[in-house]
Amino acid sequence: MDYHFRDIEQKWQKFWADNQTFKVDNTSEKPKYYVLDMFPYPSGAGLHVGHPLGYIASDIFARYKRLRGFHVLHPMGYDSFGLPAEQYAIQTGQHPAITTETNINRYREQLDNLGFSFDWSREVRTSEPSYYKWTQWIFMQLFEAYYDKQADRAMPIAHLVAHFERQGTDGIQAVCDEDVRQFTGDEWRSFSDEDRERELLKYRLAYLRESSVNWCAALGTVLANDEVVNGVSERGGYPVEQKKMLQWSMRITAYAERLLTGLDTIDWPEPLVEMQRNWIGKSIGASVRFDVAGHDAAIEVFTTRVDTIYGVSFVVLAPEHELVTQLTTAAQQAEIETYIERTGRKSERDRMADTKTVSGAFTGSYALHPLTGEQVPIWIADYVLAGYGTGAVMAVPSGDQRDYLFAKHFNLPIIPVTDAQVIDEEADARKEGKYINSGIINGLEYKEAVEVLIAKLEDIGHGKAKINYRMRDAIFGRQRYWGEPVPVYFKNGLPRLIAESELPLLLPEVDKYLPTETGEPPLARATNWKYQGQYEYEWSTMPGWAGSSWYWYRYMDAHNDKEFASKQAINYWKAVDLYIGGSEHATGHLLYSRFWNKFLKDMGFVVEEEPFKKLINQGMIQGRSNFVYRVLDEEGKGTNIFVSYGLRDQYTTAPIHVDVNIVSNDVLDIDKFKAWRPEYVDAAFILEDGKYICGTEVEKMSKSKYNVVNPDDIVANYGADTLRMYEMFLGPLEQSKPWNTNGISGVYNFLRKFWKLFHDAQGNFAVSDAEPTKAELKSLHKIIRKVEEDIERFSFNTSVSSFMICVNELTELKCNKRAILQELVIVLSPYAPHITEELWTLLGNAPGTISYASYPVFNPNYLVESEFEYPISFNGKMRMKLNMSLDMDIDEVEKTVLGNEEVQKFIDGKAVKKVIVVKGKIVNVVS
RNA sequence: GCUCGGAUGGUGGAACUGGUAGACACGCAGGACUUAAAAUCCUGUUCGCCUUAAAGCGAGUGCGGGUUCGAUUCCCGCUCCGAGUACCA
Repeated sequence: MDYHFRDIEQKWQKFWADNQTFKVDNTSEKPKYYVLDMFPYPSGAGLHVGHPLGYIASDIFARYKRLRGFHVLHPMGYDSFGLPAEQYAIQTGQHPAITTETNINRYREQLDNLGFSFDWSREVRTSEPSYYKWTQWIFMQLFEAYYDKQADRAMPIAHLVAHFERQGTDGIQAVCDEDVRQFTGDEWRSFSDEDRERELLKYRLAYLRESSVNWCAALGTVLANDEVVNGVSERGGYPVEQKKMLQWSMRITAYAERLLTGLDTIDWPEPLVEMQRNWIGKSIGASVRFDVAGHDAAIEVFTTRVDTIYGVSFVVLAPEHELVTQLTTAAQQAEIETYIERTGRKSERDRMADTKTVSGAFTGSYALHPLTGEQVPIWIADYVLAGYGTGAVMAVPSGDQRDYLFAKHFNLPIIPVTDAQVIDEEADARKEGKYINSGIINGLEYKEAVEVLIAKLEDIGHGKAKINYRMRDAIFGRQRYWGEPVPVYFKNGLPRLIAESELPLLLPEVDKYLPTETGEPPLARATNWKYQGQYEYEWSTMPGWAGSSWYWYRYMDAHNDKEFASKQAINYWKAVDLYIGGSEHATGHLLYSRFWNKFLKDMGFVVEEEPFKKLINQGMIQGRSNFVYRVLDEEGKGTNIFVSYGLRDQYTTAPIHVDVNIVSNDVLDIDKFKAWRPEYVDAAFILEDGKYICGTEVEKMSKSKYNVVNPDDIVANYGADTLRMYEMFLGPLEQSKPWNTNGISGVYNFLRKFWKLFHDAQGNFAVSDAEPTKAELKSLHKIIRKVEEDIERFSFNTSVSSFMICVNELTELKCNKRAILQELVIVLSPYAPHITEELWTLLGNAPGTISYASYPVFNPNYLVESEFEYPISFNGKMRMKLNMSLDMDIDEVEKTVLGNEEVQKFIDGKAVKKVIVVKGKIVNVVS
């Protein structure tokens, strides 16, 4: 019988589903292993061939781990809240839940086609009330918690309340808003309930705050920074403005340090770790206070170079700084106002593009240098950002290039601070040499100087060492419909949690998925949607990252309606051992998930500080577009003639995207092209070598470029096993690469060759029980070891090559021995699960048992060689080979080599200076 | 600009700690089978030179240097491509 992949694959997929082959319990004698994929958003376009890349890799890994005796959790689900379904709902009026359901069913079909070993009994969907009940529950925990700096962990807010009652704010070290009040215990107890609530909100980890947001009036929503491109919305290109809004936020900054240090404990790709580090943006420096001459005001600055403080020749405030109005003198008022007006009008894009032009305005006031008491002018300039540090800097032109340019432009003094500085052309930020012009630190070096200065500044009450983070608190709300409702209602303008027993707070029905006429979010449209019939609920919904920030725990216990997951399940599975997904989630999902995980751990709900022990990024699969070249007439109008790629230079042409599915190895199928669209029915072609060759280009895979390849089509033509192996064969997992179906026949042929090993010329299943030969055992054990090594380092592509080599060797040896083939079937099964299940059963094993078989034990004895064909190189250039026993020691090898006639020919009478022998590797004769 | 990643035949890629560069596969060329085509099988395939052929010679892993008996691999300097980030004091 030939290799009929269609029958085989359907048969086994059904078998696995019917027998729940991959369903696992939350307990086992075996060691556990948790393999997780980043779950998909089920879009209407369905899966293209790039999506399963990571799933195939993780599935191979999961199947391999099972063979190695691990109890493997390998689940899948859907991140099913999201904008596209909502956008579609706005256009069509169809409820997003319906679209989502349809899309999920399609995804499931496509996934099932590929033979993944997911435990589908644990499927989750973030948009299901049974799931988002727990997302809301976690939100409530965050609302009911604050971050205690002394304990360095989150604590129940009740703990804070008890402290306030006892001794007020005295002795409290908590992460909080800037405008918290100081009070005694007596004062606290005298506060009204509402005052207390108002104050507590400033400490809660989930809190409301006036935030500046990207408001897009046309879309009626707030956009994330990455949804704004060049000052307009990514979707639709509508104008976006900055608007102050009361928004739910998450105090992720409380965890900045732990998020940073945790990076050292996890095995993630270095670029990704680096991205998170940059995002957190820790800088160690000092905050310094400059008093203002003639005003009862002080300017707080943050600097990472307190050692250059004697080089300060001016102070710069952000145009938005709160002191600007107060410090502007009458004489400078017009200039300052003009400047503020001008920078305010500048779009985000202009401000970014225009980093070269120096601009600013003098306020007319002077700051007092905290150490020298000298007066330095106070300027405003848009190179100082209101949102970072204190929105004010001490300018040291000799040590900072931006300050340098500013000083040059406005003719301000540039004071060198070390004897090593070279500042004729530009600022010199090196920390070398000894300090000059620097009062108490003259003659000192960097490290010493910083210590002296910090001590002095603290002593005079003008500054202290300080650590600054670039990361901001995360906004946790969208003015959208298709998301988790926030379990909060408002009473006298203050947010209150609903009762835990009232969860889930269901997403209400609305007549339209648009904002109201007054600009309120869609949820404001819901009729009779009030808490206890009288209080308004929160109208924002949670952002896209809410549901994905904890989903790996739900898989552990997906149907629990008492807890988000049972203690027992969490204690068993603990954390994800291997996580595979795209690097585009580096600073979003992966950072928020680590944050929530740390919080859940602080509160005692989970056990691990880091949720994802090892992480692998799969590369993006790009599209590879094909083009035909339409010939243009003299007037530049398109004709119905198309010229082949190689001849297109002889004509004026316009390239047109052509569906890659009617092109094979860049040769156009002309009949299919004519049938593709009515306008091409009568198309004429100018061919080369009797063929129409298409041009190619690597682009994003998208419908509009006709370069989308659907895995279903590949499966129909070659089978899932071929697709799985081909995706791996394409190259290293982490690397981005264009999809090209051209090479797939190589993998397909490999599987057929593999199949043939088990069958005689007539196609009958035929294996022999004869003793395997040395050569056969060598071939087998080479692959046993190779696959082991490759999988452990996620080098799947090299394994596929090695399988091909192995099958080529066994074919050559005409090997059909059970002792060899049965083991080979196990080794190959993670990669090609269907064909191996079939052959496993044909070999007489119980159906379905291969998934839990034991991976063969590698025996190095089969690979031991007695002889080695030494490459003999002369001055580093390989010229010939010489077969020698591996028992020979270095001297013997050297003697044999020099005694060889052919070797002497290459030496050609020259004096041999040296002979280098590396045993079992190489001989190099130096002359 | 800064940070990170990358560059190897016509193509995808291999070479794991410095030791035979181009495994494996695609494509291409030639051949077998066939009335023919497809499919399949076999042979060749880094480039250049030389040769009827066998063989031989030279160059070669983005570019220029260096270390080494020996460098795709290590070091220094550059070029180009991709990703992230955006005046972060």
